[in-house]
Amino acid sequence: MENILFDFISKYISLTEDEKNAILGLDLFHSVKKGTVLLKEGQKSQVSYFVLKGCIRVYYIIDGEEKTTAFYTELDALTPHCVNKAPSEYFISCVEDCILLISNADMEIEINSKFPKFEKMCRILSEELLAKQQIDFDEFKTSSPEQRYLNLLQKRPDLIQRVPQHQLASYLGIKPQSLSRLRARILEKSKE
Amino acid sequence: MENILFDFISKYISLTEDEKNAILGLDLFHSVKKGTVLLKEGQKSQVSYFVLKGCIRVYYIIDGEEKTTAFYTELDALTPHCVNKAPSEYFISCVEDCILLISNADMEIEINSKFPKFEKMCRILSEELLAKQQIDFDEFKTSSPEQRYLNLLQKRPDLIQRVPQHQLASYLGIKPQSLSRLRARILEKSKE
DNA sequence: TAAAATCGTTCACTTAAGTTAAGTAATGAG
DNA sequence: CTCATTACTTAACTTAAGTGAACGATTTTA
Repeated sequence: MENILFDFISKYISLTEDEKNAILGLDLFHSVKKGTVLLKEGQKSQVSYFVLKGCIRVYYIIDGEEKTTAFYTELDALTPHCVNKAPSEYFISCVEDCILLISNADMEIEINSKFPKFEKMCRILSEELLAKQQIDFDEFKTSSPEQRYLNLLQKRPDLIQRVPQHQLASYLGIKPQSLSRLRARILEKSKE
Repeated sequence: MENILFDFISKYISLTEDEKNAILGLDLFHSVKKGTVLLKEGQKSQVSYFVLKGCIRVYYIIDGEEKTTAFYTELDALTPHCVNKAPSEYFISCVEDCILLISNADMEIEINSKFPKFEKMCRILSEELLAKQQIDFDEFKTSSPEQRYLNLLQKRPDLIQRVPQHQLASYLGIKPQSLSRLRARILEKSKE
């Protein structure tokens, strides 16, 4: 598991043994059971998550209804609302049994001040994520639910297997019934 | 104009006179006429924009149709696809006469190495933007076109005044005709 | 193991957005 | 200033998503 982390970091900066040990000394690794709620609406979160294995999900409850807005899988990082320290508007829970890195703001400040190159990695990571998310947002805006589904089928085929349909549906911005119908429609088209 | 910039920066880090002069020495300030296309599909962009005055717009052309995905107004920053150096998939143009800061990667590297605190500001800015955009994306996903319009009316009422309807419509993910209808519907409701 | 709850699909019906077309108002170029 | 273009609205029709309900098939849990 440690190697997965260091392989990931090595894409951005190179670490000395000392630096690696400093990270390992932080007690970041956690196993979390499927269904565990990591963050509830109204709670204040000071922690960041990095998925080594498994899948976590972000969702809102609006008018008693779950609205899933994101899935994070292997090597995805999730830092809830760094801006304001306002209470969370959403929930985070585990779709599967997970192995996560969980870090808090204090750890990050400590690491950043000890090893300035982390600051750089964080900036690059943020900028990368920002650009990726920008593209995702643009794709969402410029396509229909059906196109979004086909797009997801291409880009994250694993998600469609590992995540319940009704969560996928709200991730695509539609109701479960509409997803069923839309899939039937696609199947019908492909027969012709 | 310089003061608008330094007031903005001062929210994140404090600058000495030397540092301010280093920035002013970079020749960042540019006046750009309404309608100017700053970036075309297929071009490679190495520059970032920061809006001091005016409004710039990001749009795709898909099947011959403009799809607007973002508007940037006063104090908004736009850094196109820092990740890959692939050619742009979208256009950027000026909705109004603008005063922009335009910086390129070389300038940023130079400034970042001379004054490490810029690295920090960039990280904080990226993280802030990421969180803001996350929230925007979530709101978009979890609401209907009508709710999106009402939401925009609350959050960026100026946009509805300064931007053409058909650009607004595609920003909301719908056709101009649907926006007209939707507005008529809202007006009808408010009469009752 | 049996009962209850949840999940995915299907159906009929409603609502809203897409499409095509037309008309009017505003804008811009010559 | 005029003509041509573009922008916005309205309308009729089509298409697809929302809604409410029903149905097995799972999964949970008591």
